[in-house]
Amino acid sequence: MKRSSAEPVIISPAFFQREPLVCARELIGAELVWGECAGVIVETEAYLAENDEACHAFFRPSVREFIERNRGGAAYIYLNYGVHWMLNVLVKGGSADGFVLIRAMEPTRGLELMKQRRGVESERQLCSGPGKLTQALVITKADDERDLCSDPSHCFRLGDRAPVEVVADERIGITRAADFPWRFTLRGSPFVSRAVKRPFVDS
DNA sequence: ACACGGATACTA
DNA sequence: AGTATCCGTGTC
Repeated sequence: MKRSSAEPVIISPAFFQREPLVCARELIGAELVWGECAGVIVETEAYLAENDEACHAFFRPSVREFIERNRGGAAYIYLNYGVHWMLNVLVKGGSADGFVLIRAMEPTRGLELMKQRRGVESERQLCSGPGKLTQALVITKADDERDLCSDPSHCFRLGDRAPVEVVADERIGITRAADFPWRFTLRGSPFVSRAVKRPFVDS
């Protein structure tokens, strides 16, 4: 994707009509805007709708139906361990459908608001995990199926900065297909949920 | 190390 | 209805 424009531009549906792994990698360094708050995405994971046992679509008919009725760029949100909301983006229309789980970001705007919601002062603890991120941004089931490509206050944006260095690693916390290196992090970022274990590739 | 806690999809 | 499972966080 081009990053040549002078000002940050909302990521369009075409971005999410490619392979989930490409989308997950290219969202690293992108900005996530949510109301008054925003941050730079530093950690994502890719999940494939087919042949990926860690993806909800593998076992849940309701998620396969979600994929059917939504376009790429729609938010898929679910409750994990009965405690935390998880923010995913639907990727659809390329060679394979799937999701990108947004796992962590470096906060840039609305810091005080996020500190209040999280109940912590440390900036690196505000959004350094998928559950922390949704708590800081107040993302809930009410945002499920939200179109993240049309509303300027709930979207992803790409700036014109130089390409970032991305490290791939194994996905976190899953029991099946756990060895796929489909977790992507911004190299050296202190805002990730966990340190990288086995760096797989760089870009 | 462990408690916390709800949606989803099975079984019957 | 009951049961197994689940992409986490905070505190012990």
